[in-house]
Order: sequence, then C-alpha cells, then structure tokens
Amino acid sequence: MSEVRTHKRTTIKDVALAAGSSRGVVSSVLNGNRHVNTRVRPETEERIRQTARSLGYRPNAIAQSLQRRKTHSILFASYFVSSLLNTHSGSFYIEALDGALSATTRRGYDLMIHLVQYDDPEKAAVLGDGRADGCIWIAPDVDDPVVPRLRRELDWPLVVFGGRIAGATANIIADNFQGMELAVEHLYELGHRRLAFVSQNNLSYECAERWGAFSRACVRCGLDARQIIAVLTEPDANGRRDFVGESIMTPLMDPVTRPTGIITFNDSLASSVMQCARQIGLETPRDLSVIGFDSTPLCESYTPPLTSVRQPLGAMIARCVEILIDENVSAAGDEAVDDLRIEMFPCHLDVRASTATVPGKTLL
Amino acid sequence: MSEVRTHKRTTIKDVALAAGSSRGVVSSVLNGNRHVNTRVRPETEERIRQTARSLGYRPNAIAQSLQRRKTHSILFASYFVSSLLNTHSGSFYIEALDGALSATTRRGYDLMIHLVQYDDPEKAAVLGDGRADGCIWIAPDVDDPVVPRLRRELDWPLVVFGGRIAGATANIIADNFQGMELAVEHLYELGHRRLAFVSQNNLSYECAERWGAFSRACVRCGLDARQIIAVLTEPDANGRRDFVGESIMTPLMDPVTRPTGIITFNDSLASSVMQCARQIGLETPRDLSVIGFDSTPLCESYTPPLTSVRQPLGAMIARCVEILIDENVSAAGDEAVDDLRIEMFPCHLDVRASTATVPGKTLL
DNA sequence: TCATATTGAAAAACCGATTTGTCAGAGTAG
DNA sequence: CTACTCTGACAAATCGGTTTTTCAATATGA
Repeated sequence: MSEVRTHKRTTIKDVALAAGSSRGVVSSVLNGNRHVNTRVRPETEERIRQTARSLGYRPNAIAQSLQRRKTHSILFASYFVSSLLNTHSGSFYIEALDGALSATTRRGYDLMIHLVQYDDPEKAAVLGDGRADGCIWIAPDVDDPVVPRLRRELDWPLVVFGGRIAGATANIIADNFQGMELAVEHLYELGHRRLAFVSQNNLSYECAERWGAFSRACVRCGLDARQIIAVLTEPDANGRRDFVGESIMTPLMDPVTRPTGIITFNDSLASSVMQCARQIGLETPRDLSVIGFDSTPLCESYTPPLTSVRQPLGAMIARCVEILIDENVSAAGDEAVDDLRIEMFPCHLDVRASTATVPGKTLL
Repeated sequence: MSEVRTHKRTTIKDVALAAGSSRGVVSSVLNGNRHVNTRVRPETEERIRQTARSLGYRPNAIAQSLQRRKTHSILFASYFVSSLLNTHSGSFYIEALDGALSATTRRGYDLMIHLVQYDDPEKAAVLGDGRADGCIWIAPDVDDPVVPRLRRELDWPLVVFGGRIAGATANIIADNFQGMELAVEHLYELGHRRLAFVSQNNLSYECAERWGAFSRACVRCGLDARQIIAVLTEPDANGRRDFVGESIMTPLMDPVTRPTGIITFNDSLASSVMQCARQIGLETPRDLSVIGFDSTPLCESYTPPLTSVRQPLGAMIARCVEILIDENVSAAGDEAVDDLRIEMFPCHLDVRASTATVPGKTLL
C-alpha cells in the first residue's frame, strides 16, 4: 500500500527516440515550426505529433523557462501573518490577491505566492531568484526589514504595491492626500467645522500619509487649525490597535469642544468609534459623523453603514501585473524623482449612512 | 524615461571567472561542500564566498530546480471564477487558500496558483508541467471537464481537495455523512421529528453526498420516511441558486405538514430560508430550527446566528500539502478501493442560536 | 626510493528543453 | 555538366546550475 511511486515522465528525448528524429525537430514541430531554417516534411511532422501524443508527452516547464528566460508567472510576495486572509487586514489582502489572480489569469500567467517569515527576511530565498518574471511586494512597512534586501536585489522587475522604494520598477499607491481631501470636504460640505482624526501607529506608509493628509486637508478647507484634533490609539490588552475605548473617547468627546466629525485610519477603528460614542450617548450620524478608510465589505453591515474612503485596490494590483508583464513602465503622469517611480491612483468616497449634516447646537 | 532595462544577472559563471575557479567548485562551496570528493582549501572557499557576495550573486532557482528535480513549491489549481475570493463560495476558497499558504510557508515552500478558464480546460498548460512538486486540485464538480485530463496526466503527485479521482495520490474530503448525521441528530435531540433538506443542484460532490446523507441520517434516527422532505432550489433571475423564495417556502411550510427543522446545503441558503420564513410569520428558532453547512464567518452575523456544520478546511488542506511534500500517502484509515485513495475528515457542528427545542403544537 | 594515498580543483556530463550551425541530397539555372 | 540554391534534418551549443569523473601535485608508507 505504501509503495514508493516514482514519477518518471516522458521527455523530449523519449519522443525523439521513439519517432526516430532528433530532439531539435521534435521541439520545433511541437512549437509550431517557428524557426526559419528548420523545415519539416508533413509526414515527419505527423509522425512526431503522433508519437508525442501516444507517449503522453508534456514539455517540462522548468526546462522551457530556463531556456526561454520566461516563466509566465508573477510573484506575489509579502510577510507571513498567520492566517493572513482571515485576520483583520484580511480584506486588504483578499482584494489584492483576488485582483492579482484575475489580472494574471487574464494574461495567461500564474501567480506564485511567497510569504516571508518576519524573523528571517534574509533567508527568504525566493525574492528575486528567477522563479517568476517579476515580483509584486505587498505593502512594506516604513521600517520594513526586507526593504534593504529588496533595494539590494533590484536586478529584476519589482513593483511595490503600497510602498515607496527607490529603484523599483514602479511603486503603485493610492493617493491618500486626495482620499483624505474627499473625506474632509465631504464633512465640510455637511457643515462640520471641528474634525478629529483617529489613527494607529502601525508604521505603514498609509498611516503616516493619512496622518499628514488630514491636517493638510483641514487647512485647505480653511478650518481653524486649533480645531483640528488628531488622536493616536493605544494598543489594548491584546496588542490590538484597532480599538477605541473610553480612555480615548471620553476626553476627546468633551461636550463643549468635541468634534462633530471623526475620520479614522481604517474601518475597524471607525466601527469602534461609533460603538464607543453610542455608549456615551452620541448616536451616529445624528450627533456624530464618522468616516472610515478602505471601504471593506463589512462597512455595509456596520450600524449605521459606514461612509468610507475606498482605494481602487483591484485596478492598482492589475496595474502592477500589467507593468510586470509588459515591462511598460512609463505612463503619463508618472513622477520619477531620484529614481523613485510612483504611480498614484485616486480614491473614491463611498457615502453611506454614517455621515450627515452637522448636529444642532444642543450639545454646545 | 521609457528606457528598456534589461536585467542581466550575475551567474555562477561570472563568479567562477572572477574568483578564478571552476563553476563546480563555486557551486559546491556555496552549497556547503556537500560532495565528498570535492574538497576545497579554506582560502579558496573564502575567496569564492567573497567574490559571490561582492557580485551580489544569487543562484537561479529555475536552473537549480531543473537539476535538482525539486521546485519547493506546490500548485494550487482550480477553475477561474471572476473575483474568486469575493463571490459567494469565497469563504471556502479563502479558507482553503489561507490554510494552504500557512502549510506551505511552514515547510519553506511556495504556493503557485493556477486558475483554469472554464472554456478551455485542455489549453491549461500548467497542470502537471513540472513547475511545482505536486498539485492540489480544488473541488472538482461531478461533471468536471478537467477531470479526464487530470486522470490522463497522473504522472505526477496530485491531491484532490474535495473530489474523488481514481489514481490520484490522495483525495481529501470531509465526511458529509457524518456531518449530516451531526445535524440531524442535533435536531432529533431537540425533539424535531419532521425535517426538510433544502439544496441546490450545483453538481458538486458535496451536494450529491449531503443529499443522500440527509435521508440516510433521518432513517438512522428512526424518523418516518414519509416525514423526510428534500427540496431543490430553482435558479433565480440572476441564475443564483443560493436563494429561497416564497415559491419554495410557501408550499413547504404548509401549516399542518410543515417541517420543524430545516437543514440546508450551505449557510447562504439557510440565511435565505430564515428570512423567507420570517416573511410568512415563522421566527427562527422559536417556530423553526435551521442548520446550515460550512459555518462561514458570516454565520455569526446572521439573525439569529446560524448553527452550522463545519468542515475542518484548514486541517484538510494542510494534509494535502503534507502529502505532497512528504509523498507519504498511506495513513491509517485510508480507504483505497479501485485505486481511489480517500482520506475523510470528520465535521463539527457549531451550535449557535438558530436551533431550539421543537415548537409547541400551536400551529398544528 | 618508489609505489600508493590523499588533497584540491578543473573538466565534463547532465537536467530537459530551445535555437543555431552544419550539411547531405535534391532541384534548378547557366 | 557544373555551380548554386533549396529542402529537410541532425548535431551541437546554450540556458544556469549540480554532480561525477578525472587528474596533477603533494603527502605518506614500505
């Protein structure tokens, strides 16, 4: 029952031998006679095809890749997080992965996934070892320990999704400033004049940028700088930072000075803010408008459904794939400063039920 | 700006040339001198290492794979469904994919994903072309057009996840009979004596098996066969089959003969059943107990939270990976009839709030 | 001192394909 | 009848590695 089965497959040599031809002819026949000075008589061709079929010959893709210098696959690489697709940032990964799969499949490519263990980024062999035609590195952190390595090994096409690595073939990012502007303007138009931004310090570029983008957008809207409040969450007992408790909300929501609109770094924080606000007697959107970021599918099931800024993840990752397959880097509107090639994608505001006109002065 | 960048990488030849040694020595040094009769002087070794480092040499994995006959990657293959991970069966794929990623990463393997377009399963090149050390084929349908091909190309390790293919290295499936028994027994113990099964006809093995398992389980529980009702959904206007409308529910829920417990093929159907029941005045679980299959994360957010049969997808896919990596097929309890090697995993019943003791006779 | 081991490393074979180079024999032009 | 082109196919080189074989130079033993 436990016989060791060895998988010896038919090679091109076997076919050539059986058909009484040379390997070269077999190859050229099976690839459609592409080479000019290799002509084959019809009967020979038929004999070879027949032999190949009857032997069940399928070319070894590894050998083909070696010779053709082309693997027809793209590497999707990121850090390993246990149960990656089910954790909180899951929606982000799922959307990215899904988009990547669609884009590669559409082009007849395969996707190879390599997850780097956080503890030894240097040992991760696959990054740039030629197993794929190019690599998409997903969302590096600001202090990402793998980035120095990526920088050093830029001798193959690398597209950074949500990062900013100089020398990379491209960096595909969402325009956080424009996205934040959408959120702030939306609240402004609803009459809100005192806003707060609740964020975490998870060291992502997104976090840093949205942080800065918030105050810039507020200023651009002509809001009084003293009325702009930014709050950083503390990690809770479990080390989670996507939770807002009373320790943060109570001082922030002082009846007199409290903001009427809150923008959060992500949807989960927004949900947490709404829940906590309810506990201290503030209903969304009656008393408080809340906007999240990412517009995950969960937004629909929050109460109330959450207005949120959406990054076009699908289009962004599709662009990553496209760049790697076509090696067609320069697009209109690229910025390429100091060899930092960035392509920015505009965000969209999905308006749902968590935002409304500014509440009356009852609480003031 | 649109310069064509060619990525010529350092090869072992370059290193050998620069270090003044032969390719063979370089290889053996960088691989830790594994070959007995290739001894290298310490200073030579140091010189080679130094040269390799300064040239930024990284071995080409494709070439290594060709020679070593080992790719250190596993192929995860299935049909292409546009936005695979976000569609209804998404949760299934996500869990499978997540489990596969964890398992492969743990063993230092990469995962390669290949999605076969439904329209030309014959053209799909990658299935068994040697790009990976083994393949996991995900959940074939009963009339799966790719199965004949898989059967024909069984000259490499293939594990079928949720299928039954003779000749495959292994078929990993959940025990639908045992799972259905759990569901039926649960309802029986709660006093239910008239049950119905609502299913769709999506041609999966799961569907066929659960269908049969339902009546078998009812009989084993000693339920009157005339009281066992099985209903097949019709596709709605959008071709979706995971929806139960009044056309099905109204006759099924005849006040006199209606079942008090309903088991559905999947969670989505269960949710639909609960919603439709509510419309005709039946509350879950007060008037009607409902059990779904799959126990997707969404079960928690249904009203009421849905009792559901869970397949241990994570453990199952991990086993697939394990088999392919270790080629250690025979496990205790395997059935191997007619070269059909099946490993079954027991299901678990996640009891939530959609099941309760049988309602009083008010409606009878 | 001479035969025999041992050491260190180059050279060659190989993995399974693709592609280029070469060449005998048939066909055609002068 | 010779010179040249065309046809069809084999042989060899290549891709970038790994592994085996060979071998000169030195060390060891009788």
